[in-house]
Formats: sequence, C-alpha cells, structure tokens
Amino acid sequence: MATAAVKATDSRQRFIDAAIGLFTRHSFAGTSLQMIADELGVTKSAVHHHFRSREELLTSVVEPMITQLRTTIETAEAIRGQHARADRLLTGFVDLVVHHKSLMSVLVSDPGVTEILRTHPVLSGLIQRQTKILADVEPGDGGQIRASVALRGIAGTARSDALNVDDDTLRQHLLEAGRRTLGLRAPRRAH
Amino acid sequence: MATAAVKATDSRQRFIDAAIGLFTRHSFAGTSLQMIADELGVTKSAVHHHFRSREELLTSVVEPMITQLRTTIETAEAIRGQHARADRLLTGFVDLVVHHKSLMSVLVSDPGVTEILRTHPVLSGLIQRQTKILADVEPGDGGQIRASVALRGIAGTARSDALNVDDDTLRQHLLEAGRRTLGLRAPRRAH
Amino acid sequence: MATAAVKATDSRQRFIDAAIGLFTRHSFAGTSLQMIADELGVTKSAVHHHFRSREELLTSVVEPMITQLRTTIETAEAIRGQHARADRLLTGFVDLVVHHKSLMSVLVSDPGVTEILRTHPVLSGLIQRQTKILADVEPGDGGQIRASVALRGIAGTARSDALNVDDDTLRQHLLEAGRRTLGLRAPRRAH
Amino acid sequence: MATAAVKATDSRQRFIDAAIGLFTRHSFAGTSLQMIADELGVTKSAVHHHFRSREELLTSVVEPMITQLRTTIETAEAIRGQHARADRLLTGFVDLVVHHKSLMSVLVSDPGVTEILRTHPVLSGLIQRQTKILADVEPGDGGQIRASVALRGIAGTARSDALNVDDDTLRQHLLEAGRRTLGLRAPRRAH
DNA sequence: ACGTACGGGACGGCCCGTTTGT
DNA sequence: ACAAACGGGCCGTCCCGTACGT
Repeated sequence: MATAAVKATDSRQRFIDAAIGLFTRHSFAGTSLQMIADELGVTKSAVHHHFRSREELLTSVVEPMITQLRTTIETAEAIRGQHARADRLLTGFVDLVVHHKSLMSVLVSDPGVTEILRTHPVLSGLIQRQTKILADVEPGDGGQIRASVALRGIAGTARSDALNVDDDTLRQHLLEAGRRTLGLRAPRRAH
Repeated sequence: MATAAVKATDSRQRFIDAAIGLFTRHSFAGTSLQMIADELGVTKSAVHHHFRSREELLTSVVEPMITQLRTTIETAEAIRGQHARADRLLTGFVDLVVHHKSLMSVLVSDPGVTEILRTHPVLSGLIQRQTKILADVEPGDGGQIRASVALRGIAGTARSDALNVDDDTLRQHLLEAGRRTLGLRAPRRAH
Repeated sequence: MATAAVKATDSRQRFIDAAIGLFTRHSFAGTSLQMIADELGVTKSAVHHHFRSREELLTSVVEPMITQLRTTIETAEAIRGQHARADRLLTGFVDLVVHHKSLMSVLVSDPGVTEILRTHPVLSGLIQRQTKILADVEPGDGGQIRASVALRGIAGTARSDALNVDDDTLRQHLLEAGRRTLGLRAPRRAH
Repeated sequence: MATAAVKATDSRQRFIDAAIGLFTRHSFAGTSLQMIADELGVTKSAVHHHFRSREELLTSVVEPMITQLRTTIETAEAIRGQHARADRLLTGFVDLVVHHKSLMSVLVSDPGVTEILRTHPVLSGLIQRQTKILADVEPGDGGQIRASVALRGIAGTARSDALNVDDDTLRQHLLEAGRRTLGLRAPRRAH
C-alpha cells in the first residue's frame, strides 16, 4: 500500500530530478523529452507516461519552488511594517534562490519558461504580490524599478558559475545587495 | 556614389532590423529564419545570402551594442578614482541598456544567446573588464556578487513591459538602483 | 516469444533492405532518407526512429558484411604458409564481394561512404589486416600496390552491369584475376 | 589581342585548377560551386560566368584526360598484335592514371560523376574501345572480367594515400600488376 | 510502468540557377 | 569579368504527441 504509493511517486521524482539536471545544463528550451529519457535509460514513452505534456513536466518541476515562494509571501504579508515586511520577503527570496541555485537562474531567464508560467494561475498572482511588497517601500516608478532590479539581479546571479563561494556566503551577499538596492536597513534581530 | 555604398549595406540592414523586431517579440530562440523571411516578404534563401548561419545573424545584431559597450569601458578605464570609474561605467551601461531597451533584456535572458556569445572573442573579454571595474569598488566576493546583481538586474529590468515610464525616468531610476547596489554616491557634477 | 523477438528486429530490417535496394540503384549519396521512407510508404520520422542519423543507417547496412569479412580474415590468419594464407583470404573476399555483389561495388566506390567508414573503429583495422595478408606475399611497395589493385579491382568489378554471368562464373574469374595479380598459384585442392 | 585571349582562358583555367583541388579533397559531389568561389575569393556568379552549369564544369575538368585517353587508344589500335596492342594501352592508361593521380581515383569512384560522364558522347565510346582492347587478350567472360579488374584496380589504387612512392615507382608497379592480371608478358623493348 | 512504431511538422542549412546590375 | 540579391527546393535532424502493444 504505502510502499506502492511511495514507489509510484519515487519513479516520478526520478524524472523530475533528471529534468532539473538537464535544465540547468541546457536550459529548458534546450532540453528535449528524448534527452530526459536517454539520461534515465528509458524511452520517451516513459516520460509521457508520467507527464502528459512538456508543459506539465515543467510545472511539476517548479511546483516545490512555487510552494516555497507562497509560504514566504504569506509569511511576509502577515507583517505590518513595510520595511520589515519587505526585508522578510527578501530574505525568503534569497533563501529560495540559493536553495534552488542553478535551476532558478535558468528558469527566470528562459523566455519559453516565462511564457508558460505567465499563464500559470497561481504563480502569476504570487509574482505580483511579491513585487508589490518590495515596491511599496518607495512610492512611484522608482520603487517599482528597484524592486525589479533587486529580484532579477538576485535570481540571475544565483548561477555563480565563476564565483566560488559556499551557499551561506552567497546568501549573505545577495541579501546585502538586495537591501542596498531597495534601501533597507538590516533589522535588529531578536534582541 | 554614396547612394551605392549605402545601398550595398542597406539590404543587409533591413534583415537586421526585422530580426531585432522579432527577437524582442518572440525571443531569439523563438524566432526562426522563416519568420524573418516572411516579415520581409522574401524566402529563407535571402536570409541565408546575407547571414550564412543563425549565429552570424545574431552577432551581426549585437555588433553595434558591443561597439558601444567597448567605448563605455574604455572611457571608464581611463579614469583614476575607483568610485568615479565605476560610476562612469554604470552610467554608460544604463545608457546602453535603455537605448537598446527591449532587445537587451531579451538577449541577456536567453540561454541560447549567452551560449553563443560566451564564445565571442571580443565580448567575453569586455564583460570581464566591465565586471572588474564594478567589483573593484569593494574587495572580495561581496564586490563580485554586488557587481553581478547590479548588471543583471539592470539589464533584466530594461524591458519595462509593465512599467509606463519614459526613457529618461527609466534611466535615472536604473542608475540610482545600480549606485545603491554598489554603494556608490552620486558624484557632484560640474557646477 | 520468438515471434516477439523477431518482430522487434523485423521492422528495422525492412528499412535496411529498402536502403540496400536504393543504394545499389542510386548510390549512397544519391539516396535520401525521404526516398527510403517513400519506398516503404512511411515518413522520414519512421526512418529517424530506427536510425538516429544517416551514418548509423549506413553502418547498420554494412554490419553483416563486416562480420563476414572478419570471419574471413581470422580464418586466413590462422594459416601458416604465406601463399596459402593469402589465397584463403582472396577466396573469402571474392565470396564476400560476389555475395553482396551490387551493394559492395557501390559502397567501395562512394567517397562519402569511405569517408564515414574510414573512421569506423572495427572496419579500419580489418582492412589493414586484410591488406597486410596480401601484401606479405611480395616484399616492398610492389606487394602493397598489387594487393591494392587486386582488392579494388575485384570489388569494383562486382557490379557486372554489362556482364551477363552467373555468380559461380563470376567468382571463378575474379578469383583467377586476383591470383594472377598477386602471383599466386591455385593450391592443389584435396584431390 | 593575343594577350586578351590568353588572359580569358587563363582566368577560366584558374577555376578549373581550383575545382580539381577541391574535387580531390572533397570529391565531386562534396564540392559546391560556392566552395570553388570561396577558394578563389570570388562569388558564385563568377563561376557561373565561366561554366553555365555544374555539369559543364565537370566536363571541362575531365576534357584533357579524355583527350589523352583518346590518343592512347588510337595509338594502341594502330598496333596489330593483340598482346602488343593491349600492352600499349595498359602502359598509356597507367601513365594517364599516374599523371592525374589524385583526380582520377576520385572521379572513377564517384557515382555522380559516372552518371554524368556515362552520357558523354565521346567518353562512353572510348571506354568501350578501351575495354575491348584488353578483353580481346582472352576470349569469353574471363577476358572481360580481368580487363575490368585491371582497369578498376589501377584507377582505384592511384590515390596512394598510404603509400609513399614516387611516380615512377608507382607507374612500374601498376603496370606490372596490370600485366599480371591480364596475363601479358613484358614486351622486349627496342633491343 | 513501460517499449515499439510512427505521424505531422518545423528547423537550420545548403544547393544550383537566374535576374539585374555595374 | 564579375557582384548583389533572391527563388524554389531538398536534405538531415529533431521535435512533441499518439496509438497500440505487453
């Protein structure tokens, strides 16, 4: 029972993991179902068995990231102060980006992905709420633009090809960069 | 005379312009040679006559941007003070990005493009020099990461799809965002 | 069971057979994948499903010939006397050529084919060993050249377009021609 | 006057020479008009100016070889003795082959070439006469087949890629191989 | 939970040849 | 004696999806 159920999702996860690996190396557009099948030593049919279409595969890959993003947003939105709220979001976003390091940068930068995800019923709303939280720090176009620069800059830098830093260092520096861009002061942490 | 010389390159330029328009609307990967041909009412052969490969078309499109980038870098490198130098580069980069607004954002975000351009003999060197100028403002990984966040954030934000601001406003805000990210103070201009 | 196993390779074999027929009529270079598809009433995609590239199709076609050639060479190499060894190889080669009559001549004569097969890891070695056996009959360049003349002459003549002789007659005459070229006397067969 | 005429053919000859060079390296089928134009630093139009079609270019290339072959055949046909006649032809053919070494082997082996040349009004007749002279040495199919083996073997071996022998040595060995194949004894030369 | 076989279609590349200039 | 510009067509490759088996 449980074993069977676990096995079923296990098998599905193998495809997702392989897809992630290939996405980071060849981008989404440059990864065919055939490549994923080859990576696992199976045929394309096996892929189609788990994901009805290429699009469904993509959404399955980003699902956990979306979940994490929603949690971050909801947590932030519960905070009253604008600065504290923005800082909380920024921290969560940096965590998210660093956690899914290589994958994130390749997804945000792929027009084919954004095209598909733009129509994603949940994600598009999340991104709006996310941007709003950061943009609210400053009024007008300036706030909007700086929010965009911060988010895109952080996400794009994640793939630290050239850089040789551990995740914690990367996280700290990205957070600092984002705070500066948005004009946030580091909050005094618990006492 | 002059007419003949202009005419010679004129035809080629028509293809480049059409390509730019399509790239901004459908990204590089999403633009086929057939689409370019259709746009101009000719066949693929005509495209192939001017650009022997898809790659050559791309490099022809980015050529003017590279030239402008080089000028900016060289101008900046001639300045002694680190901050003034970085600020000069940042200003030039923002100008470049805003000038080629829609095209720029679509290029930096396309993995297929970066793949091709990474091997570009000139561009790769320029990017290194550019990053170095910004990274020198602060030592260590922090400088490196903030330089990356600033450059990627600015380039990625250029396509102000959602935003409704004129170029000058956009330029000012992007510059301000970059300066903050890098910790630069606006230089007191000549007065 | 057996039916299933046979069926599996059966479909693939249909393409190979069709390819052989077309190769002999239009040469390898003159045979497009579309022609093969048309011959079987399917699309190019079906061809691509069985052979991922044109090159793989070619190697699949020549595979059985390579196997036969290897057997011949190994059989010959087991013989001690130089003349007997060369004669054994020659006999086997003539058998091979006559057996795959029309195909053989069209393959050895196609520069595109030789280009591909020259890099074939197995075949290139076999050809060396084969030539060596014949060249050893006489020392120096003379042996080398006569070995080449014999092999190329026999292979090239196989396609007896103009000639109207049965296979046995052809075999005998080719063997005799080869023996003369190499200076071999017909061995006294088991009385 | 004369200068102009010479210049005109000179220019034409440049294209032929370039074509020969490329044919030997990439075969006839693998050589496009574009490649020839590139080799000379001109455009395809220049090629078309001298040769109305690809076919005319090919015939222009082989013209001198045909002339030489005709001379050889006519010289041989004037001799009475069958053996002496065949030997004279063989000698002339070997000379021809060695002289146009690399080109010859690539032409006889290219199906696209033979397809075009088979319809050549002069050449097809020459080849028939040539084969007949050699085949007459022995009656029946045997003579026919041995003639073919000799001619094809010699032509195919010409491109002595692997071999490192000077032209004279190659000529001698090819002649010896041909004589053996046909069962000819070296004629006593002018005592 | 897969494999086999295939369709329909697009893509980039390259071909040869022609028209129209200079 | 060339160059510019282009048409029409084919090629090999690859794509995603599906129908059908087992």
